[in-house]
Amino acid sequence: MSVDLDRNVVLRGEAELIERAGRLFFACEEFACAATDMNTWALPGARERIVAERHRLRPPPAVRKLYTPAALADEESERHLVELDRAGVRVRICPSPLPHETIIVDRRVAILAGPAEAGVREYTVVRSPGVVKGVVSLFRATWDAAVELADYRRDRPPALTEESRDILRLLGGGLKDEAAARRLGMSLRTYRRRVAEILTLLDAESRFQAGIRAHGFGLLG
Amino acid sequence: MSVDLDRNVVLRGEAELIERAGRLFFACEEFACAATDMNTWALPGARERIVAERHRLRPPPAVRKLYTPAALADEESERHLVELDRAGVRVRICPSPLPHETIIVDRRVAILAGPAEAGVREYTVVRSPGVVKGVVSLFRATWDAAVELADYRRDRPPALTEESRDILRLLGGGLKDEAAARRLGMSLRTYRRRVAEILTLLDAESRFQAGIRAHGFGLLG
DNA sequence: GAACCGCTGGCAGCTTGCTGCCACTTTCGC
DNA sequence: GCGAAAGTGGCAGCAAGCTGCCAGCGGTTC
Repeated sequence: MSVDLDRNVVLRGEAELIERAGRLFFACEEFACAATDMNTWALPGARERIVAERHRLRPPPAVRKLYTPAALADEESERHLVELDRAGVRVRICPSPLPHETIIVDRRVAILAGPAEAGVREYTVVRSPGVVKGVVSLFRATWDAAVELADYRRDRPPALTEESRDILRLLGGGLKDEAAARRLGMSLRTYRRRVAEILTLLDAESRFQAGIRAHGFGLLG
Repeated sequence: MSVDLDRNVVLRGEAELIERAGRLFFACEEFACAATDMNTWALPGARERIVAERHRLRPPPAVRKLYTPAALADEESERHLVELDRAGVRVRICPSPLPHETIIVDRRVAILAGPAEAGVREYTVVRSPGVVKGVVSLFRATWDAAVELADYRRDRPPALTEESRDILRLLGGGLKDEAAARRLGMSLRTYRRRVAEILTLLDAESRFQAGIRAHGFGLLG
């Protein structure tokens, strides 16, 4: 009893978490987390700051992220996931629910988050080696059973907004960007931004390929 | 007997046809023909000359062409057909065989061709009003029962050469033109020519659209 | 209201794609 | 062989598409 217990620290809310445990995120070699979806860090800018900080590390930390399918439920989340993947983060999808967000840093520290209550989550920072080891092995088992993001995404259509599907239809109609943008009441720049984003979601390297995928997924009305 | 018969002239071979009846093709207001496929005018350049001549006429003659599905059996023929269509020629496809090529000029002259014998076809030029009227009404009936080229082509894939299907696969692989051309051992220019030709056959105005169509037709292995 | 953030759209510079033109080679019919 | 025609590839000029950068705008937070 209690040496171990002493080492547990309970933090309330993201702000406190960042303040007291932030350096764990910034400076590490190995980072793993499991969560339902991308809604961690409601705090605006928090995620961006962490990513930016981490980006400076040499060598960059090995990051593994485990999510449930809820993390691909909407276009924005999915795009984010894809960007993570491109940035070298290893992402896997696990069918079972993961309501208790789990973070493991360098296999030495675990942070277990409870579900939000009144908008605030409680984070328990654990350093007790026995507990951490247990969490690590559980994470490992779940990770092993989960499927690579790329594989998971390969045969299911991305969740697209109505606007994105409009754009696909216009592209499918053979409209030039100019005309399509006018039709949608947006600037050429924005239209192309949208198209580029959609291509990313479709994992397409060319518009031709995007056409194939969009048709394959039945995204064209 | 015979006033009518006298008016029939039998010509042997394309060269003679062109020589004796060529002006009919060049200067007319209304031109209709029915044939199996595009292999009329084996004589090199003959077709081109006729088209060029006709193109100069003001107003341009109304041209109707009736073919069997054999006229779309290979890529080259189909492309030719599409070009005709684009040039304003009305093209229809008729499921029944049309072994006796028939040409009607200004509803006044009919030319009936027999099947080739030893490479030479026999052409009977008919001016007899009774016969011509009969031929015209038959043509008319067949025309009415036939289907517009566009409709006919809408739901069937174009006949593509192996090379064209290779190109589609490369496009589908997201390769840039540069890389694809190198892979196929052809110049960038030629590659793009091919791509443009394929887009024409797919009735696509953009590569995106071509991707959709190609996938829809199952042309991608 | 001040600072901040995300979204938008203009601009600029670049890449990619498209096409007419022409010269060269290959092919084919005579 | 010879000549015409088709096919090819280089070039050049243009159209279309892509993207980083930045300024402006409208919300939100403090």
